[in-house]
Amino acid sequence: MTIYDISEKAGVSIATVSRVLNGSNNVSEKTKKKVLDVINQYEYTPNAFARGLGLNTMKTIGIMCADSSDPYLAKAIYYIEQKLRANGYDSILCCTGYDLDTKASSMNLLITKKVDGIILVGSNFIYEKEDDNKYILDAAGQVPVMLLNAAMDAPNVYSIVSDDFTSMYDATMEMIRSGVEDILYFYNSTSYSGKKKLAGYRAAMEEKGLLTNGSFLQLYQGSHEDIPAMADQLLKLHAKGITFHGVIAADDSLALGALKYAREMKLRIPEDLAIIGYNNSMLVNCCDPELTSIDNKLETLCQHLITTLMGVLGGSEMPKKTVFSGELVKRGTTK
Amino acid sequence: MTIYDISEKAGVSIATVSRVLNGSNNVSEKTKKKVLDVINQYEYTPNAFARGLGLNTMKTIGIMCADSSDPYLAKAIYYIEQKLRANGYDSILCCTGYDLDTKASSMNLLITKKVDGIILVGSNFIYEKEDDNKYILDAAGQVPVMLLNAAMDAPNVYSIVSDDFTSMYDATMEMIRSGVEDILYFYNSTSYSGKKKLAGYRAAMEEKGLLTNGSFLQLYQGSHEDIPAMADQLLKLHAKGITFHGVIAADDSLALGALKYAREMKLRIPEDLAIIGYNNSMLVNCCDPELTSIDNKLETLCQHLITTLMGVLGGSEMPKKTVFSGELVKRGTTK
DNA sequence: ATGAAAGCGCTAACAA
DNA sequence: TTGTTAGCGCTTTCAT
Repeated sequence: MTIYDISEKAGVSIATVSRVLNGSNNVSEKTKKKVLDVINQYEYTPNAFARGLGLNTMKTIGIMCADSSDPYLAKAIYYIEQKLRANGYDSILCCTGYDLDTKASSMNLLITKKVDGIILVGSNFIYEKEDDNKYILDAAGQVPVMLLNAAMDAPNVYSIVSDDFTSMYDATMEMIRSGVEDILYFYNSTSYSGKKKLAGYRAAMEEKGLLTNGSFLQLYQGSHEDIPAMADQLLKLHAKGITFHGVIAADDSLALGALKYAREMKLRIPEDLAIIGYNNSMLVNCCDPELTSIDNKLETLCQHLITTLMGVLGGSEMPKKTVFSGELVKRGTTK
Repeated sequence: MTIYDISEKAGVSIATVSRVLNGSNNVSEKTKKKVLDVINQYEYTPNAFARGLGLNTMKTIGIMCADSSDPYLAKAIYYIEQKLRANGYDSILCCTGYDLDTKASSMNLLITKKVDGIILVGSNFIYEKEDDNKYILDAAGQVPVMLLNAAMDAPNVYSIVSDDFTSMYDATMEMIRSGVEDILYFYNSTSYSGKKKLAGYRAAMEEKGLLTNGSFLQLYQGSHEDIPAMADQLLKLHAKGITFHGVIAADDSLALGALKYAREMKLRIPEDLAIIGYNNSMLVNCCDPELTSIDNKLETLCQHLITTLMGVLGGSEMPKKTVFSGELVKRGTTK
């Protein structure tokens, strides 16, 4: 069923059918009704390719994320996808993994598919070396690129970030204030936001003159699902004679690792070990006691991202970078 | 940059360029190289719409899932998306929510976008009333529809399921054998697979003559993230004087709810309360003790789903329904 | 208010 | 091996 068939059955030209389809008001009510009737009768829907060919847009946004099974990223995708749909856009999802080459080729693929914009979910898309970010610049040459939880200053690139530095700084300060001074920083990523978080911790510790021991920075490099491995890493640290009474984790799952460590060491929480996580994800009340965690307002970030993207696509001038503040949600793992 | 530009610059016809693009072997090495050089020089990529218009396919599969932030579904999407890409297909993701109307309209949207196939992730897409499943039949009239963890006997619909009945039956039997007879069944879904699980529990309990008390079936209807609410429900049950020493949960998060209940009641696990979850998700080692859970082999299911889909798209005859067995993974919450 | 016709960029059947 | 050409289904000027 094509526009020709409809035009024939309705006794009008294809142009008129097209006008009806696109809500032009230069059609008399009478013919409009006539055409609409035929369209409904035959359940005709226009061919998206043909339309795309002419308009060169398919109202589709490409979403890239390294690993959609990461609960935090999954949640972000969920919000983004919903809000896009509410704005009449579809989304093509690409789970790229953490490899640069794969990311770049996924990006090309999306461009090839003629997406109207690209959203990079998570800070791992921004690299240290400027050269490694070229793939983003290339893409931005074609369509707007939105960064969630990452920032990059380049034309046609828009960044929506949570103020990780301040969140982490405040959380660290709070823990110090509660009387804990030997605080371990447990992290798993050196991405854009990873660095901000770390810097927040450092700044607070330094300010209080507590940043003495290098092994207080613990980088975990295993799977984000492998809680036992995280606990193991802390157990080994303890075995080496390093003691700490607080853990600030860059991610809730790492905090759960710390919690597991505490249980295996028979430590009381929060008296012997205070723990703060990050993301305020569903994991926070999977455990006992429930996890104190930093809420970085994911839904707000996503909402703003989509609003900005819609603005850009609509031709409006939009802010290149937007920063939201996080919030420490206190639960049982801190005093 | 179009195929015409390239043909001109390379001094050949557009047909030749097209042949090079599509890897036809009816092109001499010499001209092939000539064309390829120009293509690379100008970084030309073909217009997907135009190609789609002619071929009427975009090598894209629609994925529908109710809620991509559900860890289990997120994981499934992750596997599916990866395996599709490995087969040269892209995916359009639709998070539909649990409402029938939304599901139906998402379905139409995907059809409109000319996807080559549709994958329904999760059993909540199949309804009790036959009429409510009409939207699936309609879609199957256009493209193959794949069901993950659900089954439906209809032309062009293919089902890949885990044998939930047997898994649940075996798990229940195992718990009974371990000496627990008052086993609560804690569930949150009456979907296709939800019913199978329940039936498995029932069959085992009935066989052992233990199915006496109706309130042993507890349906939880809140958010899958709200562990405290799940615990609450069990606490209320206890307050009503209903006692149980085992919980079999239809989902790992429900099992965590039971675990929380046990902690609040100061019950020893597994001595006072044995717990079995379902899905063997990352949640199983978020808690203490770690959760015994049923592994339903999600990756295998997804792999098989894609293999089947590729077969169907390739024109091969494929099995309409495939059943895999689950496996009970014993951890600390059972004897 | 309506229609005729020229693209949009590509594939594939047909000719040479 | 290569080129010519007719679609694919729609949007959008430009006439009328």
